[in-house]
Amino acid sequence: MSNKPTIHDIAKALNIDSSTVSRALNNSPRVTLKTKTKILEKAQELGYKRNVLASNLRKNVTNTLGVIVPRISRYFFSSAIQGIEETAYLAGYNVIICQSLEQLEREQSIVNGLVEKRVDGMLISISMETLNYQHLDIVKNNGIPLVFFDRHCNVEGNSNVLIDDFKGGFDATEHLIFQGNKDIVHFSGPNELEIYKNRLAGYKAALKKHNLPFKKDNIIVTRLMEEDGFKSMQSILNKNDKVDAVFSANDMAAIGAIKCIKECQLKIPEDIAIVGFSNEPISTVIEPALSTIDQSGMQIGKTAAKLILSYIENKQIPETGETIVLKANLIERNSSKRN
Amino acid sequence: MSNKPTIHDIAKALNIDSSTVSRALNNSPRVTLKTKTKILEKAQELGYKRNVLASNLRKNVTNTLGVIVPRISRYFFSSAIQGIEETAYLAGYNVIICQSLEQLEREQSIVNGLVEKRVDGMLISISMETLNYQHLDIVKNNGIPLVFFDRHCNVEGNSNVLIDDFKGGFDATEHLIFQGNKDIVHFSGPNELEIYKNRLAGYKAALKKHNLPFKKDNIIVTRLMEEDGFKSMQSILNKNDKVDAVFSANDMAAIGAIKCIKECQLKIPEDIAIVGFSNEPISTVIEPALSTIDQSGMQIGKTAAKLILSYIENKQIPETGETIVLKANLIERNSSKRN
DNA sequence: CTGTTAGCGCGTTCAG
DNA sequence: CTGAACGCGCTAACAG
Repeated sequence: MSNKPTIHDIAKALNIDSSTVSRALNNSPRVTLKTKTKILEKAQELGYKRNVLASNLRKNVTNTLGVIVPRISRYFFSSAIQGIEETAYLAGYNVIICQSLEQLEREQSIVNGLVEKRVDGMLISISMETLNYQHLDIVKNNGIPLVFFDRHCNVEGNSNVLIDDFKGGFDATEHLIFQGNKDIVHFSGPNELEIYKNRLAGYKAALKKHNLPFKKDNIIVTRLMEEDGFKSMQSILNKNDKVDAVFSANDMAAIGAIKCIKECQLKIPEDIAIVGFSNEPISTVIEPALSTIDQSGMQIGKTAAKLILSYIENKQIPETGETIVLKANLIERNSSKRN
Repeated sequence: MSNKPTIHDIAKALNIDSSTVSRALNNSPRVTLKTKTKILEKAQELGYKRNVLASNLRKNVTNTLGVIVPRISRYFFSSAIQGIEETAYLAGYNVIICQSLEQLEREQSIVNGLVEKRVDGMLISISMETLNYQHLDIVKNNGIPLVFFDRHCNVEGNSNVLIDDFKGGFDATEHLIFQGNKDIVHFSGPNELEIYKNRLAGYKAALKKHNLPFKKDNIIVTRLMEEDGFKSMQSILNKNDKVDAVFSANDMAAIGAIKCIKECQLKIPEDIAIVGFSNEPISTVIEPALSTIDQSGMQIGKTAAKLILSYIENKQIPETGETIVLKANLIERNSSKRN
């Protein structure tokens, strides 16, 4: 069983040429139904398996999508990957998953590897360390379509699938304001990432709209870790500076903040109100008083996959790039008004 | 830029043979350092990228691992995938992720696809519908090493990486008994899956050890969905039949149960004690009073990947198969004794 | 140390 | 409708 049969074996067994076999196997209309069935039977009999490697080499395709995310196990990304995989599967594509672990160097080597593997398309959510996009030039230079998702790229000529971060930040902040909060701290993320810039901008805009002062000290930059949220919340509570509420732009910091609050035996939202960007299992399990800005990873994944598949099918990437913005919805976990 | 340069192009430009170029590019010791650097420079200049497809076809390898899980976004699996990816990356392997969505039919077609893609090894966590393993024969018949992880296979000759479910079930139940609970309900999972059988067996053994009666009605089979846990808990609370505690063999049902309890304004563990199999972000965020049997997906993933890589390197799969059992640890979230 | 030759297995000409 | 021949790009074997 170790010597795998090839189209030549089945051709020889039938006294025909391998090219006919090839045609039959590809269901070409230029082969008699009779010989076609004969060939298929023989193939079955010999346990023939098409060598996709050879086929791909010849056709110069791989039916494979490369996906790069910072970290697979973060729920947002795993659900995005789920969406990508499901969409890709339906189109007959496989998905190679790689994680940058937020490291630029690793991201670079992964990109090179995927280009070498000749993936048909690439989906990327860049690392926190990624400040420019030079290492991605190689992708386009090799004619491989590229779509950024979630952590997007504001350089002209690229395609993005993202959620409306500005509106999300705005809605979150306004929600807190409507609840009667005035002094609202914002847990931000790395400034280099567009998404955090935009959420911050939304926060500012909401304050402005409601004539609340913007205090620079109310912005706390986190590195997307639980402990950041925990420590930040700790120092807020220690100061007791009349902070009413927190809007966290990332779920990890929000979780840390909740934990800190619980450890202090405080109750949410009676003592402090929080709104955080988050995703399902976290937001469903997390202290229900936390309202969340839900960013559906599944939907982003599916949309991004569809986009890149369309580029692949059409064999062309739009020069200008295109950006698809999905809506993030505020999910109010506890409607009891405060104050 | 669309016509990609090959080793022949760079050979021609340098008036040498392509095989020398190939050797240089593979850093063979049988090429002068001088010509080697000359070649590398030229390669850089032309923007040469090795065609891995061709290379793989020739070498008959893909440096790719196929991974099949029921659902990527479930935290246990995404963390297992993370472990697999990290280990694979270090060894120079890529990982193709596929999800069965708990459907046997889909699992079958995925398996065939991965065999056709000539993955070098395959890791699988079977679907709930998978009652026998015939569709996996093709994997071995094609000489592809196969490792089951988490949802394992008790058929002789296969390799498994799993956690000690019996001990986990035993520990969870005993923990509840030590807390003073006598009437303990068990949320089980599909009986077809070995892991749930074993957890159930552990539950029974703990009862027996402590001379508590086993009541058949205390076993509730769930389908790994939140709503199962929710509804089951609901009926338990309605009956008010003096149930003291719940041991959930799956995290989804545990989450559902917690939600139900919260909705009823009950407090954990004052009103009811729960121990559930679970994983990190869920267990850290979930009501902290829930003790959990922690099954490290990362560790299972890493172990499984190492195992299959060793099979690939050694080019042989042990006839008898081997099973690696990892420990699941009870994490006590709240040590306040009840009763 | 380098060149020559011969495929890996398949798909696509171009004849007939 | 089918056969013959070639090539995708690379590597392995054998010469020299």
